[in-house]
Amino acid sequence: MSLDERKLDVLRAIVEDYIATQEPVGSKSLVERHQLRVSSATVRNDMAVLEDEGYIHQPHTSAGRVPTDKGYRLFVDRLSRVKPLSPAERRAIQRLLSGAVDLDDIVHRTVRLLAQLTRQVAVVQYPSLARSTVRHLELVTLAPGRLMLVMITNTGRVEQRLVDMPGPLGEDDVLDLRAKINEKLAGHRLSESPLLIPTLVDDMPLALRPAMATLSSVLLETLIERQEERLSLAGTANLARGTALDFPGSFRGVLEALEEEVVLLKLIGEVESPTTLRIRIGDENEFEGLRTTSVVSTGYGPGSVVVGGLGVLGPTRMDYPGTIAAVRAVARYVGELLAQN
Amino acid sequence: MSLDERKLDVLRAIVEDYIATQEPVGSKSLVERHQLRVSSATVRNDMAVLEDEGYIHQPHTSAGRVPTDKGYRLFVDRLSRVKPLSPAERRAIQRLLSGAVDLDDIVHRTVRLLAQLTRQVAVVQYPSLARSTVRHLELVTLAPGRLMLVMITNTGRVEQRLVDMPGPLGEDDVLDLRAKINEKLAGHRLSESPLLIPTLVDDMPLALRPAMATLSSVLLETLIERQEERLSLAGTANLARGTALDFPGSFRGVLEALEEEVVLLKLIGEVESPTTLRIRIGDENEFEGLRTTSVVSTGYGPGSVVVGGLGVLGPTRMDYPGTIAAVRAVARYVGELLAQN
DNA sequence: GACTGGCACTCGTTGCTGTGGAGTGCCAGG
DNA sequence: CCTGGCACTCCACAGCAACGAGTGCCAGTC
Repeated sequence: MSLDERKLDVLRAIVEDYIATQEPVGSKSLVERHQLRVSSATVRNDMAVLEDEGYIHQPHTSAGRVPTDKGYRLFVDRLSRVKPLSPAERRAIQRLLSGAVDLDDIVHRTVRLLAQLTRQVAVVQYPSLARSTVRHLELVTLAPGRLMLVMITNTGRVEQRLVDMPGPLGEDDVLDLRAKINEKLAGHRLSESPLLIPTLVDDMPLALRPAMATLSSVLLETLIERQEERLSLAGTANLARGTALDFPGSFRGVLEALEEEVVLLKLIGEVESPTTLRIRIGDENEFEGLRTTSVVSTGYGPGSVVVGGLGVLGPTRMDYPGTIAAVRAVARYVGELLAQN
Repeated sequence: MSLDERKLDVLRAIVEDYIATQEPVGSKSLVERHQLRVSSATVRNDMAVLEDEGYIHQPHTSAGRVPTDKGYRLFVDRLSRVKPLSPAERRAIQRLLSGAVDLDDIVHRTVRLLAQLTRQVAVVQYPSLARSTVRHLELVTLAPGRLMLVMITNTGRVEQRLVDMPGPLGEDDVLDLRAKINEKLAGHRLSESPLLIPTLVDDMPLALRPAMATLSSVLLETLIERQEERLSLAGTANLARGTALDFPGSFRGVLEALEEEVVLLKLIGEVESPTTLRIRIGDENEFEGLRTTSVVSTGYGPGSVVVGGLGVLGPTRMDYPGTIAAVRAVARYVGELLAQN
């Protein structure tokens, strides 16, 4: 059963009004505020149909209507009008991000910016290790038989690791090892490394094999397999604006979810291309505690590669068009910024 | 005017009961629960005095009494009985922390542990750069004329920085620079470095002076002056337990304060010795948004040196003895852990 | 002088009731 | 298919009474 044009208009109006006022919206005030060219009685009939179809819901008899998750979904997919950012906002984005001095700073600024623009909770994933390429690997002798392995990626991320070697190594040995590792790995994606690393030991002089074996296993274990993905959060305080109304009882659950990095990474991290935007509304969220929230997320990265995700989380009754615009814009600017480095 | 022994007992009982029940406590229930060997009428008289002195407060006539900030202060200073951790808790601390693999992991585990033990918000400052000593400095050539400067501290912290050099450098030049820097700085506290760094350029061969000058200024600027202190947070969800009762209206303010790293650093970071414990109750907090909370913090570090702070934040009506014990114990274990490395 | 039992009083909490109004569903007529 | 009209529902709100926890104070006792 398809809804005719006017019913969609009514749904759109309901969503827009509800988002603006946070109060159930009735047929009378609807016709007043929007130029639906019909009477309230007609609208009432339409609303009855919309309710049958599950797009809106009545908290109780003789109350106005509230959009359901399904209603928001339809709104987002087909009804919402694009709401471009104001020039002032664009300038603010550009100004703020262009001042960043290093990767930490970029992520930090981005997440705060996003929280401020959307007035919601913002999440930004650090450029993922797996998707980055190795720029350089360095070995630093801390003590005889004790090295520090430092890896620098093309996204500016630096990871380091202490390594206890099987025996003491001379200065030249360390240089040899370093040269070899760089030769094989530099320029390659970390996700390809598991295939490359085992070959490191192959044509080493016999004396250095045990050392290289140790390094290989450390590389494999800690830098690759333990793909610790970091992320940054901001704007939690924004949750506490409409509290009681927005998160029926489960406000705490939302905060708990925000502390589980794993959950957030799932929300933000699983994106394929930087142009696709993913929206999860209410029940569509797998995680229990987030059933009363919506998440708008996208990938970002230099050019068309995705190196990480970012997004925004808020009550289901959030301003979707505005949020979508903000997330898109910020992701694009961050991508450009990374491309410049 | 000094309070006699029994009045202090009454105050202690009021604080303990209020912390347990979160409800204003009356004279009747007081004499029932605690073995005060007097009648409720006597207790009432005592309470009237305590109220005059500002230690307790009546929400409204004919309601029970609630401790004031001043009351909590007296309780903490003179009345609270030490409440040692259970052996199970001690074991949990030891087990959890001993599994840590690197500095990030230590901090992460610590903050979660603290949040769990106290059921409050926990904050842990990363070992501060200024208070650490330099273990090693490394220079990595990324491209001709472009270096990465990596600094490793005795607390396991690693900082890195991209440096654009005035001109291209040979392999040997880089080694010379590195040797020189390490010779002068390794083993010294970062806080002493501002005095040492200017001398770096002194007895360098003329050809390398511009390079060393560049490095010096970068070292000074970014590693020393921009003392970016990082910290880690956990247990925010614990705030949402008693919400409405605990933070009259200002729940949001608390969340906002928690996002301001500067504020948190002030709370946690200003500690002198690892043995002193600092408690700020309600109004004693400088920061506006935290006037309804209490903060228990202490320093930690290997041996008797302080390299960072950690602490717990919660409503003023928190379990002080328990929280104090937990904060002390965790700080001590972390200190031992750092000393081992 | 310090403590106690007793008593009158205060005032928030709880539950009940009634009214107003926003909003609905439905029907008959254009 | 739309509209005006009407009866109905039910929440929100205010007023009211009963209740009870808790107080302050006073007179009496050790």
